[in-house]
Amino acid sequence: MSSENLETREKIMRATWKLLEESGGSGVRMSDIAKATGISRQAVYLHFPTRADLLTGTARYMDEARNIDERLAASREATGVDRLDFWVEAWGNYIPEIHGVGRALIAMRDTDEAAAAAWNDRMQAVRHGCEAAVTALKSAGRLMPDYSVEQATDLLWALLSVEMWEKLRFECGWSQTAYVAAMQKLACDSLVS
Amino acid sequence: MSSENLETREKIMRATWKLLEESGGSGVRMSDIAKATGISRQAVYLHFPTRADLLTGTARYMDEARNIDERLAASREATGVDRLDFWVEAWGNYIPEIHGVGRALIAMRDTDEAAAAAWNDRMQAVRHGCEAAVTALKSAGRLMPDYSVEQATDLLWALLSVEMWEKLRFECGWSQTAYVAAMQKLACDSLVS
DNA sequence: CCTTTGCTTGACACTGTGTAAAGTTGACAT
DNA sequence: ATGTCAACTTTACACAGTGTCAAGCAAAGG
Repeated sequence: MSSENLETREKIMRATWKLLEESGGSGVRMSDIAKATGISRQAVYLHFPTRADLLTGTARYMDEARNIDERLAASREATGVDRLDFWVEAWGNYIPEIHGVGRALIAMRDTDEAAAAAWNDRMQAVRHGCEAAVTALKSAGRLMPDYSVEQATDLLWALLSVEMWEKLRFECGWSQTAYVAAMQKLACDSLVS
Repeated sequence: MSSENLETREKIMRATWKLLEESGGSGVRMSDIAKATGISRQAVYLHFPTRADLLTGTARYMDEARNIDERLAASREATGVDRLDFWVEAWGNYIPEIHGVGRALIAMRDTDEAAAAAWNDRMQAVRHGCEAAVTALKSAGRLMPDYSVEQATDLLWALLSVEMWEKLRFECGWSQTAYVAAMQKLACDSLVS
């Protein structure tokens, strides 16, 4: 089996990913991860000094594995309103995949400085995507005149947050398709003139 | 001093409120609350068996102290688009006051069933406010035709969530005034036809 | 054969919540 | 005066989860 050849570090991140995905991001302890990896709890600490390190490492690993850059390429080629639409769709459909790790990092934010920094860093990247879409809108002269690029970016970024996705998907019971469609419409109605 | 006469239970809730407000809702331990109240940690447990009990008790206490019903009266009297505007303003300006306790409850949700239930219950009340505003919109024939009352309610409720407020106020650095104005516009642009 | 690397085992410190039990203090009743 | 009750204090401990430490083991490679 090819998984036999994987380095332990990678096995740990895979196990973390899987467990967080299954659990929705909560209730996963270091010992659970160790057990799922098939090694001792201490061996996990040998590779990742802290829980925050493991989570951020896993998040990075997921980005590589999922080839996030490639998937966002489509949105970068479009212009104007199309670009906004593509961006909302691309990011919106990426959220479910990172949700487990995201939730775990969000939960740690309150108590762990490193976790907060790691999550903020990743969200900053999302913000750049939002900004690019808003700028494209502005260039096309279609940005709602009441907003500056910055304000519109803030708003779009907040609308596309993981927390908002969680609310609509789980608390309101929306399907992923409905979520994406609603966000596209919402972004359009509120940001495009 | 009148505060001398306050029952201990009430003193505890006041202290909790104050500490959570100062801290933004995180890092407040039972022992901190006890110290701030001027009693032993165990005495706190004599009045509130668990942390979740204390937080929900405090939330209830705040609602009474702040006379929430009265403040929402204005929005209930209005109709159509006005009602939506009033509602967004009334709730939006209430968020900062409950934010500390809200944050603490949100943080406990992952691990504590009781905390989750308490917070969900309160948010259900907010949802009803949203639903009433949307229904008023519908009655006036101004509800965006693409949405059912339920969908529009979900959307408005998510837009007005504490998490969204936190993002815009703290992570984006918006003022409270800017937040309320933006939410009014956003609700209007996206829900009113 | 000996060393290094990666892992195991087991013990322990620390934080915060919650429990348990015995002791103190003041008010009020008889 | 004495007794009793309620509210609170003090001290101690159980428990979960993270993170640390040290000793040992096993296999690969010089």
